[in-house]
Amino acid sequence: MNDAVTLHDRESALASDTKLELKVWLRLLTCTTLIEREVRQSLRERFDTTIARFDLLSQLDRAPKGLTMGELSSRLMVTNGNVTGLTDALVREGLVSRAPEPDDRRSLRIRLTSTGKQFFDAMTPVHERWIDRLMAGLTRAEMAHLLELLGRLKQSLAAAGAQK
Amino acid sequence: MNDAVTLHDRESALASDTKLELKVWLRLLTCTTLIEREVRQSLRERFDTTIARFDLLSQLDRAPKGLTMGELSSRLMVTNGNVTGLTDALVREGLVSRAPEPDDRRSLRIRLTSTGKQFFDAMTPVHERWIDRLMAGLTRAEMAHLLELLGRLKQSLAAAGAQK
DNA sequence: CTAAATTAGTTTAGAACTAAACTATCTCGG
DNA sequence: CCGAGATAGTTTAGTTCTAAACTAATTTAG
Repeated sequence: MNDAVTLHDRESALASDTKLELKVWLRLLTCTTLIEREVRQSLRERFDTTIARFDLLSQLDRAPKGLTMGELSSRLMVTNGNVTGLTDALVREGLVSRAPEPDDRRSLRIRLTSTGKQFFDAMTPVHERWIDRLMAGLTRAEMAHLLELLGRLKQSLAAAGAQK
Repeated sequence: MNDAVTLHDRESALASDTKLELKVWLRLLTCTTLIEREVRQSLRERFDTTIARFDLLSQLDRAPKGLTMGELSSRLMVTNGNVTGLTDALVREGLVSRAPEPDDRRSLRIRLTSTGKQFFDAMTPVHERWIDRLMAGLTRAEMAHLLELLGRLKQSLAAAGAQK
């Protein structure tokens, strides 16, 4: 038993002369997928919730005054329609409230309920430990460097996206 | 016009004392989401197809002898059921073929059809240029370093996932 | 040789997400 | 003040994806 595990992912069978750009993209996607897979499974098993719901709660937790649907949508980087659905579910579950904005009747202000806050506070430290464990193989210096290079990539993506 | 664009994403309003691990994860996710958004839109506009279909074709393109459903599933890092649905669609579109495996009657071998190969060959160079453009803000050295650090992260993720 | 366990793939129900069309409200130029 | 356009959010139709239950074929242990 304990065979050498042959890992298969998007990089498998990649031609050795593949462009650096494409290799970076595929590896980035692999890392994201692996982390999401772990976090999804853990959130489901231990808190019976999903990444999307957790992320939405986490944005609200950082915004004491709440956020509008549009602010949520841009921070979560998903469409308005998606936020509508997620919010519907969280309101049903009693974790967030959706109140009309007095100044602008088109707007809605979403806030954590106290139940929602409690639930999120219970998840946060556990979630943090999962992430720590996943990255335990990197030194602080490597993480800092990775963060910086991802920052450069993010800048590049913003620039490429912006110029048309 | 041309206001300073205030970028909003998952990192917005993050407490400054947030753990390095979490920052890395959120930034990684932001970068992946931004790239996927661009590629999704481009694939739809110019080739009327999706990332999932493109990725499946791309795995087949690297496997001259075709792949079984299970091999596709592990390389794409998605569930078997997902591959069943994607393959159904691509077979319908005439881009791939699904033939029974003589040696093992449980298995199916999926291959690019010549139409599929042609279609993929038409997309590849264009797709590559999109990725190049998105990463144009990084030097070769930065990309190489990023690739290496992502490799370290991938190792860490595999290690954390393996020791259950 | 055969029953049990494993493996390959499909099906089902449902969450997450998009794009586009839509409603309602607000803003602004004339 | 009013109509055109912009903005906030919802709805709809459809794709992607998961998890779990399922079918069928293969392997393995006794």
